[in-house]
Amino acid sequence: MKYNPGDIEEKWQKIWADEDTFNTTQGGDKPHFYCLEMFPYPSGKIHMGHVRNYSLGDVLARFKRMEGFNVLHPMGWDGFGLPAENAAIQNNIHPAEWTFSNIRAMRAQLQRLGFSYDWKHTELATCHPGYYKWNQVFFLKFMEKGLAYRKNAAQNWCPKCNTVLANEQVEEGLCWRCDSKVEQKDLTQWFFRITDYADQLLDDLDTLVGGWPERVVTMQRNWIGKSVGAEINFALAEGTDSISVFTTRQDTVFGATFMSLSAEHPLLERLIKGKPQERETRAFIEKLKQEQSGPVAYMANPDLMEKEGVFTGSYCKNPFTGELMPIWIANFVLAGYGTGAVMGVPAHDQRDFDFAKKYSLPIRVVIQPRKAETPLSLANLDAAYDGPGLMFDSGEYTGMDNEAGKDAIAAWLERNGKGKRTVNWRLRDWNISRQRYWGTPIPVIYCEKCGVVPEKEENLPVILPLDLKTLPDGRSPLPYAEEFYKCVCPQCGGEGRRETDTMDTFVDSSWYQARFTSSRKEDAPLDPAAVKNWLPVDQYIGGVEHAILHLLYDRFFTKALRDCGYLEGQDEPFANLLTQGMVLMDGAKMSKSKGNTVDPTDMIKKYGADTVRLFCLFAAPPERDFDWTDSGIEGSYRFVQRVWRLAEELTGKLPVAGPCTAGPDAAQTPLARETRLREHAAVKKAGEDIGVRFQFNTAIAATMELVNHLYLAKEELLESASGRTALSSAFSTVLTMLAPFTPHLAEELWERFGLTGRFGRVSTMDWPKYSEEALRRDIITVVVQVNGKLRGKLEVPAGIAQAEIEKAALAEGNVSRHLAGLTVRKVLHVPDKLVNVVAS
RNA sequence: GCGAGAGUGGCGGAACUGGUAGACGCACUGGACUUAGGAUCCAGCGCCUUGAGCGUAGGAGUUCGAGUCUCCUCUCUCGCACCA
Repeated sequence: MKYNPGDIEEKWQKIWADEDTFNTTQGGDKPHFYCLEMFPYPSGKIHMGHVRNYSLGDVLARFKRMEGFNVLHPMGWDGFGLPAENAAIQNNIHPAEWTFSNIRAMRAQLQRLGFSYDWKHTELATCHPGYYKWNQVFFLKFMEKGLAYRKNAAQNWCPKCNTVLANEQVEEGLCWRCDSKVEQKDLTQWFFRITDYADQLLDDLDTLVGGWPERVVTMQRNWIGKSVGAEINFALAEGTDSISVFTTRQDTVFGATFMSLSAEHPLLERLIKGKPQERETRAFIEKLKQEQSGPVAYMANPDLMEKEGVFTGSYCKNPFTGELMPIWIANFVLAGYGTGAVMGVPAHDQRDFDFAKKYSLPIRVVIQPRKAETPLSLANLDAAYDGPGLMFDSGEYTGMDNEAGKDAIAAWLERNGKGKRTVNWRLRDWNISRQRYWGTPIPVIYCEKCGVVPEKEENLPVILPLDLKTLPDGRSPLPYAEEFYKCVCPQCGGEGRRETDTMDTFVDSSWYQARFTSSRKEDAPLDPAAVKNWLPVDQYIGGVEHAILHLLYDRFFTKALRDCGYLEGQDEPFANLLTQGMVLMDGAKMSKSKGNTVDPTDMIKKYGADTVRLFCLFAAPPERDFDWTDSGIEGSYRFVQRVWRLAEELTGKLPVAGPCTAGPDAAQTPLARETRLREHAAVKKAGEDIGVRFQFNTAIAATMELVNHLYLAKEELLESASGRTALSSAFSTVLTMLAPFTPHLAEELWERFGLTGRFGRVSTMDWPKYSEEALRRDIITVVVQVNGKLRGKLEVPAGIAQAEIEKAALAEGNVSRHLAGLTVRKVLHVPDKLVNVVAS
């Protein structure tokens, strides 16, 4: 019978659904395992990246199930987001309709791939009120705890998407979605106080080392950006105000010879007013503001960017030396980091050095490297020295180690009220307001009398009305929909206006993994028992593009929800993270714009889901990029058909035997023994490759090797009873080993060989157990080296004594030839593996 | 610039604690079967000057023995990027 993947696959997909094969039961004695892949945005069609991602997860979920775990393997939809609105505008269709029809299409595609999700109990869509209601509940809780607050600030604004973007959503000055140039706009927005958790988010990264890829941990660490230093106040020469700077090098303060400010420093106006150079200064400020709001500021290479500045005409005082320092405005000072002011220490900071050289500002060496042959001085300083050393020319601190000096200076600052020790973070609070329609309404009401009032919890969810039409330019219809915004103030009962901004979609995806443990719960967002059973996620799998955004937000949410009483005992959402590589074609990432895409649906039609899954897993290890090739998938298809053919040839000729059941038997033919050995070796290798090393490609290779052996040996094996038993056992083993990868093929052949009646579905079989005894060989090949180079091989009984094998090794023809004229100095012996004759 | 990762046949990739480099697959070559073969099966397949030869980006080192460990250099990919 011809292999017809379409029929077989749909048959088994129906059986699995009818029999609830992959439904998860809460509790029970089995150990729990939560296997999660990043849920998709319902764009309408799955792509190869999805297929790869979900195939990886499915293999693990199926394997863990076979290993005896109670596995939670959920699937859902990241339903809110901009593309739905854009599609709505383009196709004159409501975002909800677009989204839900996409979900239907994609669900069918995922089901057609045979992924073992517990659809019935887990499937959710974040755009459903049953889900986003809890976003709103959490928001209120965060407000209550001071974790959600409103502030007016200059925000990243995408003119095309008509919305504010979080810092994380601005890439090189461009909108991460549409590549428009991002502008700055003053707006009042809602923020989550993620900075409250900066310390925990940083410290807990240590607990993820090992479970997470190092580079993701590093990226998060850099993003959080902790700097330990001091704040120093420099009093203005005129008046009573002072300029506060943040520095990590307070030990160099004696070398601070000028002050540099960003163009947006609040004191600027006072410093420049009435000075002779006021006009030029203002012109420079304007120019800087222009540049820094555009993409140029982000795209320029800092090393090539010319340092520029102007003198304000004002001075401040160095609190240590008492000297007057000119106050400059400089283009390299960032308004958003630290205090927006930097003390200029040209001798020990390269930027300050460049700046001082250009504008002839004084340079003073205040740190001497310990090992310098000639001390640093103006004469020999051609670049800033930013290394460690001894303090120099620094009053009472001269001669002190600079690290100790940091402490001493900070102490002095604190004693004299001129500053303090402080920690500065790169991480900033998370702006979650979006001026968009297709998102979770923010449950807040503005009342003329009472101000900002949270919606009452019993009034949740604030439903996003589905009868509105998106405006053609992308603006949200909510601010124009009276039936939405007009409401009663929950506090005074007077007229109120509902917040018309919606939440960033990253809020939705920041806790979905927790909701998956009790997707159907209606009276609470989470079920404490389920949380305890399943969380944290044992294995999370997805693309590295979420290394910062989603993973950081989710980690924050986990900690915040823990502190709000929803996630007791949970500090981190994902114990282990696997970041899969991209799917490439001709060396470039598959993308519609490049036109180098392969549609999974076409491939499934042509080869079947099993082959598509197999190829995605076989072509490269999970973490690496993999190049799609037509000949590559042909190869996987050949293998699948080869297994099918092998089955055809064996049908009716074998006794029914489960995996690894052919016992050790004195009557076994040598080939039957060899077959058994290979069977057990393959089980061992594949089990370790899948469960321990996540090297699915080599697990498949091991299975192929076993199939190749059976193919080659089948005729001879069929001739004896022991051969038939060995063959039957090994073939059952092949099917169980294939079950995680090509589950439909495995089920079908399992059934055809009458194994279902005896053992149940192969999907619910135990992973075969190999025995050490079966792996033992009587005759071993031992490698003989002369001075570390391979010169011969010996077939010897296992466990042979050293003296004996040495004798045999030295006698071996090629070995003795290589030893001619040499004296044997030493013979090294690695039992049952190799002999190395050291001679000279 | 800083950080992380990676360099192995014509290609994708194996080699797990230092112990037979190139598993498995693709491509290619030869053969078998065949009316036919883009099917299938069998065999071959790192390189060359065929040797007591060379070979894991290059160079040094440690070791009886190095793709694997150490140091240096080069190249590529990704991330951050004037962070004070």
